[in-house]
Parts: sequence; structure tokens; C-alpha cells
Amino acid sequence: MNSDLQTPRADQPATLATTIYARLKADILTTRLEPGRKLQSRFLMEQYNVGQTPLREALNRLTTEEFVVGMEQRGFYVKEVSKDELQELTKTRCWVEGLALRESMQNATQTWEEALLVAHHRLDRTPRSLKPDTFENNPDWEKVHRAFHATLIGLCGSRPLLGFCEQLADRLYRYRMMSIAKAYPARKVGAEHSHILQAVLAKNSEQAVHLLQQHYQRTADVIYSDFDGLLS
Amino acid sequence: MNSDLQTPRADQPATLATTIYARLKADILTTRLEPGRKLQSRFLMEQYNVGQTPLREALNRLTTEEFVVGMEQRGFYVKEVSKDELQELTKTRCWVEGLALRESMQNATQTWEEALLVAHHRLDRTPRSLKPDTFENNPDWEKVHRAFHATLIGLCGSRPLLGFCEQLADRLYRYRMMSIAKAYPARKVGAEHSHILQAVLAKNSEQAVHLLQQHYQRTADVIYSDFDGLLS
DNA sequence: CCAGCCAGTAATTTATAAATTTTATACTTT
DNA sequence: AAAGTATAAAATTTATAAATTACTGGCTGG
Repeated sequence: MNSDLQTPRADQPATLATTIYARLKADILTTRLEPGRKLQSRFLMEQYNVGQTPLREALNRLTTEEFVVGMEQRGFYVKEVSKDELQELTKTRCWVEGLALRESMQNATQTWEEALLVAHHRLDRTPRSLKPDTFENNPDWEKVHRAFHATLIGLCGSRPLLGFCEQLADRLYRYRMMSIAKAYPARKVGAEHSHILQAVLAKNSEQAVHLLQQHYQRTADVIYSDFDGLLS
Repeated sequence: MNSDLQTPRADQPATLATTIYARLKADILTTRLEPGRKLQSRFLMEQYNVGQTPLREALNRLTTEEFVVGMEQRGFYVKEVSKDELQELTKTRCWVEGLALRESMQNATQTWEEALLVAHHRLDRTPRSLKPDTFENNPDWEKVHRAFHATLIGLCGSRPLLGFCEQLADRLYRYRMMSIAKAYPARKVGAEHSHILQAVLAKNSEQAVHLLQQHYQRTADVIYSDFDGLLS
């Protein structure tokens, strides 16, 4: 008997609205659509080749997620960036992911530790740049990097909290992209990840949380220091 | 000299989409639109007297906030409730607001303490029920109650976190409404608020956070205990 | 009994129209 | 004559109505 009310079959056949939502979000996060830019319907319609309604629905979704701000009767704009917000987001992420990591470690299982080890290994063997000499951001690295951090907090036991962390990650991602476009990331970020992993496997919560927060704060500091230069 | 580029004038003339968004959200939170209900466009259009486009935009916004779930090509539904989610939301709220309260108290100022005192006073003098005998939820009480809790964490210094707390409050509000409709709230909730206030004014963070978390946990426990009866 | 087809229904999208804001122009006032 | 205000035109956002597309459930035939 097939009594699936909440049909959980993979919803592959996405609507246009969902498709354009994902594309817009990606373009905003990578700053291809730069902060503050006006999102005129006509421009977006021909740029993305969609009608008004799915476009509008996508913009409305992005509005509640704070990637887009909608001025009533006056159209939509890409959310601005600011030093203030960078600091606020970083601070919040340190708090919340600190919390989530502590909880995760309290619920630690063998399989989780193994998954974390694997995630770190993938991160470690994925090159940061597509080219050896000049820096060219590697999307694969971004993917495994995010997966590593998601695994760290994944066992905290709160889906709402994980959703919030993901949103914070997205919002901060944009600042990273802005910075990356201008300055090659000089910091040895690989070592930081290793140290976090070691602290987690050693069951040293205090240390792990501290290192994770330091990791986020350092990233923010780099961006913050040449923030004014990024706006040109 | 008036050099307002980002004209901050009060955006009063709301669009239809924003209006219907607020109305739908209110009706979902009060369970006038009960959990799991299908939100057919035709029904909503005549119920709220609006066209498809603003309706659809409102539903899309509510989707990212998790008050509505959208099944691709299969319409929208009011988000379901579950014991699991109730627990998860409560746990998360305790964590996050505990954090926020601690930070708030660290940033405490005279004016904040005074505002808190006033908020509590208002809460104290607003009757819980509209009628003395039979219980009838007082919307004014809900308003000042929420204001009190918002003030508690208001000085934490993170707008993203405050936004998240507000969302958690909204999502839990719906569970409270379900419960209230069936059982008169027997608990003496007034005393709990007083004790929290006292702990805050006494600069006793540990105690304040503990009491706040206990407050939320107790509310959840009451709802949880007769949850199965609420679904009928 | 199951697969595939054919209404009927509902969701999604396009196309059209209405309302609002912005820009441009003309006019008054100092 | 310059500055500011009022009026008119253009552009853009918002909303309605129509058309398209996809799903639902029953039915037929294998």
C-alpha cells in the first residue's frame, strides 16, 4: 500500500521560478551582480531569459533571505555590503557555530568522526586555485570547504540552527568573493582546518571552538583591512 | 543641507503583495489556516480578495521563512506541526536566546534596564484574557509579552541573531496558539517573567539565562503533553 | 491486476493593463 | 535671471486576465 502523503520523491522537475532563484542567488553571492545594483525587471528578463512572474517570485524569496532588498513600488536592489555587516555577521557566526560545534561534539559518534576525517581529506587534496601561478578560485574547493564546515556542526541536533548557519555562510561568502577578486589569499588556511580537525578528534571542545572562531575572525580581518579598496 | 541619497522616508504605501503576505502570515500563526492545509490559489483569491500575482509572491516569501512549504508543480501547503519540531525549536530558542541574553547583559546600560522595567510593567498590568471567567486570548498581552522578550535580548549587538530569534518566536507562537485554543493556560507565567527581570537587574547572568530557558522549556512541556489531543 | 491513456483540474507562465515613481519641461516667484 | 514649484511625459513597477503546461484520478485494454 502506497500511503505517501508527503511524497518524498526527488523533486527534480523544478519550476522556472526555482531555477531563476538559484541562478540569481549564485550570481549575487559571486558578486557578478554587484552589491547595491538595481535589479530591473526588463534587464533581468532578457539577461536570464525568463518572464516577469517567475523572476518576481525569485526576487521575493531572495528578499526574505536578505540577499535582495525590495523598496515598495520602487523595485529591487542587491543588498549592500558594509564593514558593519561584515563584523556583525562574523561575530554572529562565531557565536552560533561555536554553540553548534560544542553540541555536535557532545553527540559525537564514530561515523561522524570518520565523515569529518574524510571531509578534511577531500579539502586537503583539492587545490585552492585552478592555476598554479595566478590565482583563479576553484569552485570544487569552495564546495568541499563548505562541506567540511557543515560536517563540523552537522550533529548539533537542530535543523533550524543549521539553516541559520548556512544563511550566515552564504552572506559571508559574498564578502570573501569580493576580497578574493582583488587579493590572492596569502593566509595558510589549510593548517587552520587541520588544527580544528585535530582538536575535534581529541575531544577538546574548548580548543576546537576557539580555533573555529579564530578561523572565522581571521578571514574577516583580512577582508576588513582592505575593504575600502574593494568598493572601487 | 539635505543630501539624502538613500531616502529613508517612511515607506507607507505598501504593495498588495506585502499586505497579503502579512495577512497570510498572521492567519497561519494564529492557526486560522491550520497546519497542513492546502493553499489553493482560487480559494485564497476569493478569501482575501487579491489577484494571483501578489498572492503568489506572498506565498514565495512565506516559503523561505518555513511557514509555507511549496511542492513544485503541486501547490503550496501550510507547514505541518510535529512534536519533533516543537522540541527542536524550543531547544534552539533556549540556546540562541540564552546566548543573546548573556551578550545583552554584558552591554547593559541604564536606559536598557529602564526600558526592560517598563516593558515588564506593561506586561504585568495587561490582562492575560479578555474575559475574567472564560479564557479569550488578549492580543494586547501577546504584543507586550513579545516586546518584553525582545527587549531582553535587544542589546546583544547582532541584528541577524535578533532576526533569527524573531523567526523562532513566530514559529513557536503557532504551537502556543494551538494549545491555547484547547486548554486554559493554568501556569502562573507572570511570576516567571518577574523572576527573570529580577535576575537581570541583579546582573546575575547565569540565573537570568537559566530562568529564561526554563520559561521556554515549561511552555513547550505544557504544549507537548497534550499535543496529540490538539490535532483533532 | 497493472500499464497506459484521456478527461478534468490546478499550478505555472506569458501577455496585457493599471498604478506609481521618476524624469523632463514649463511656469511662477523672489 | 535663478531657484524653486507645479504640471506633463516617460519609464518602471505592480496587478489582472488569459494561455500554457503539468498533474490527478478514473477508465480502458492488455
